[in-house]
Amino acid sequence: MKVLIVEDDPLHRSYLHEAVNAALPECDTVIEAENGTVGEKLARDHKSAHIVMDLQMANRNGIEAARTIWKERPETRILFWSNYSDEAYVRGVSRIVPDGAAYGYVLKSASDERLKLALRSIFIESQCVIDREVRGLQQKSLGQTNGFTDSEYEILVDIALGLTDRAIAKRRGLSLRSVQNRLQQLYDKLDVYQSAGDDHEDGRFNLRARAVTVAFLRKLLNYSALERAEAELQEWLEGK
Amino acid sequence: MKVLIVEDDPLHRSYLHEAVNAALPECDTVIEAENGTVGEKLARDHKSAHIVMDLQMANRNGIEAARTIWKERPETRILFWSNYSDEAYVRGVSRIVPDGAAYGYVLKSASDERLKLALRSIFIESQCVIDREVRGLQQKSLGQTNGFTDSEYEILVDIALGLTDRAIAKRRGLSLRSVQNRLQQLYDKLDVYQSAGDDHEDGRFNLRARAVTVAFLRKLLNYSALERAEAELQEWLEGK
DNA sequence: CGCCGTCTTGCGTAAACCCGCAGCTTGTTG
DNA sequence: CAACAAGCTGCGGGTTTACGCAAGACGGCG
Repeated sequence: MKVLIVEDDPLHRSYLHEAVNAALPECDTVIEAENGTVGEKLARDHKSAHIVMDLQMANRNGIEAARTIWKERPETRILFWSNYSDEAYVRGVSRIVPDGAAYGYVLKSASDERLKLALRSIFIESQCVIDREVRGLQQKSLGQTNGFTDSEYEILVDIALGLTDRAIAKRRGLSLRSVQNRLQQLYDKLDVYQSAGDDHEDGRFNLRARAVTVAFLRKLLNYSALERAEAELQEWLEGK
Repeated sequence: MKVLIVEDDPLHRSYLHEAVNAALPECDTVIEAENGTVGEKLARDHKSAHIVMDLQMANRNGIEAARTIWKERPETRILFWSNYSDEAYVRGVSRIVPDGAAYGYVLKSASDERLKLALRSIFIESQCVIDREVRGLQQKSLGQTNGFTDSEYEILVDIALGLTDRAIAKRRGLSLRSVQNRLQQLYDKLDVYQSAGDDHEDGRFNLRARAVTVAFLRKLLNYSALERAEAELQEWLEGK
């Protein structure tokens, strides 16, 4: 059995290496990659079926890498090992998991035990293991309770990118008014009005910009999500 | 000699601990804190004069912590050890350094040697040591060449927070028009027009929102900067 | 001192944004 | 099938943005 580790921090990488050795005696080879690009390449070359992947990496982040890896070989098992449980990451990951694939999401703050257990569960037992903290977000974000629907999230990303209403309408195939409806809905859920109107006529917020900031502060968005969205946008702009 | 380490990742913390031991034989005690709040407390209790500090920490980030520490004891020597060289961080740090204080900024990706050298230079020789990569940003951001002036940066933060033009005017003591002037200036420097007008009538950007995103993608802004700015804003809102 | 560049401010306008109102299309449920 | 909730759309209008134009204000500098 072979395991591929994709992680850009050398300290964490060697820690993972040790953890894999300890948790998986049946593993005879461990390969390491220090960023997403190298990770993809090694995964391809070695036909890796077992991968531990960091999410936030400078060169090419874990979500991107995982997507292409899964595209080529959907039965690959991937354990995401991340510092953060931002909703943006969770959403990003669950968006790309192939049907029925075994994967995991464990926080770096988890104990040794948790990590080792997760390694065995995913790689040996083909089970999905998702940290409690992450799980909470996932339910909220996918179930509709209190969380955001896909269309709301979509529009959030669009205004975050700085598109005009009209541009969004064109991109998503909607009328201007529908876009604005969704915006209102978004503003509502993000509680942008709250502090806006409270001290009467004076210090009002620009709803559109405020919504983006609030989303950021709530970790609904983060740098990597923006980066991905921007790339998609550019792609769309190419295709007229 | 005593050294205080403030760093939330246990792996990095123990790595630092070792590095300090190796580089500073004259150091007899090493104290550790796992977040900014604890760091401030320990610094106060131990009257620490030598601190190694991570920037990005969950509870209270390094810039906040350093600010209060320096406020109480400006001659404290602090080495910032960070994963990132975002302009937002660099700007944040150089904004709070007391006059003539010895401090350093070293990236986590630097070699063992670099780190140890920096430790000695700052703690023993009272010199400032700033990594090459970081230095570049610093010059750009403080010198005016190509970079952003303080007033531009200020307004960038204000729109990022989601304030209206009017609110900004009030906050900064300017007229509406002046605020808008600065905005134009900002849009200009951020190159927001570029992709905006290229295929003219079709896919235009919302300049205000776009500017914020571009700033984010260029690391002019980041989460921690936003967080700080938001706190300041709330404070200002209190004081009417 | 007069000239010039930078910064500020007011006026005015076209465009974009926010949103209430109301008519339509769907899918769901009793 | 009627009833109802949910989403899309057009219309209309009040507010905010973006920005050209032009008139001061302030600070060097020859």
